[in-house]
Amino acid sequence: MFVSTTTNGIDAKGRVSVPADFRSVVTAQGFAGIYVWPSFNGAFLEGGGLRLLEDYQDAIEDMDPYDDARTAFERVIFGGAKPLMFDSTGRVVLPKPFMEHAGLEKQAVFIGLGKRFEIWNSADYQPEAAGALKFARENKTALRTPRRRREEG
Amino acid sequence: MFVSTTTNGIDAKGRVSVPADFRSVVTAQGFAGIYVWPSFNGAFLEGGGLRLLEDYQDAIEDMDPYDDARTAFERVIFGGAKPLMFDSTGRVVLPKPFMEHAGLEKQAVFIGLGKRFEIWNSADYQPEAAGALKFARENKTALRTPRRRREEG
DNA sequence: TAATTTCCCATGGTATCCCATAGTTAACCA
DNA sequence: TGGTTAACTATGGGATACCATGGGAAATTA
Repeated sequence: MFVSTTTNGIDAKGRVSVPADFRSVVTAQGFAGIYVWPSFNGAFLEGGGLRLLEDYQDAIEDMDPYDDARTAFERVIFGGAKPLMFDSTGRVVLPKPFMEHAGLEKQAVFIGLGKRFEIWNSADYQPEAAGALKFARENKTALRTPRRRREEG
Repeated sequence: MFVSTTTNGIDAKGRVSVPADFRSVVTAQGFAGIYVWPSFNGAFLEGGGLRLLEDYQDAIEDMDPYDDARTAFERVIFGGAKPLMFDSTGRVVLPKPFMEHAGLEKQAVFIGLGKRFEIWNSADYQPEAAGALKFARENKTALRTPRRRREEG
């Protein structure tokens, strides 16, 4: 599970350290790297491990073969994603087009969101985070945890 | 289940012993540590074990994929939380930003709340506890025990 | 050959691990 | 039943390993 928010530096070669917690999540899934793609939802990147891509594949296969949405998701996620391998110290190099899409320069903010994560430009993420906080405060009741559904205690 | 209130010291490195009964609750869930995040309801921290996070994940996944509410909760809960692993004696180190959010310095009060717990600055918690007591006294009828609904013991 | 890209080594800071101690509770036994 | 032991909890501090980062050399690619 991807949890917590970390800000790491991007060096002149476009390299950035993937937070160690994130690394251990994805390497446990059998691929020593991350899959990243430009979000179709805004100026940031989305990413995850091998398992996330497999989940998306399953979800897409449940859709109708010629459904427009299916084609769109296929193009954006599978067509747009790149596997970025870790170097020996746990860094990846961000492709230039990705950096441009997300307005990345010196710093990258990694936000863990459970099954996936996002990579933002720090300045852009500030208002986004503030907005989310405000929304959560004003709508706490919208989130209800289920009445214990899991097996053991 | 997290029950009772315990006050433990915070040392110079930001380490604090998690109450032993809390520890046994979460380690039984398969992760030898706790997830903690700054509450969006006030100057204190909230936390729980792996299962609490999974519950939140389930709740969030019931929402629409790109619903704004969903994104907001994902950001606040998963983005804001941090997994804090126990050391060999059952302590965790509290990140500085968390300590600042909750005004923590020398002591931390752990308050068990069933599936969740809170961590407060001792001074701040006094009036809070008194207020809760008063409120409970004045609203006794609000508490009704359900008609046994759970599967396990 | 020029410009990238990939690999490798170096470093400072921090967090984690490990050992040690005191106090408390629980267990035990005569 | 009283006293002793044993186990565990909470705490302190030093050593070590790991993380994030920088830069150079080798390998690619255009």
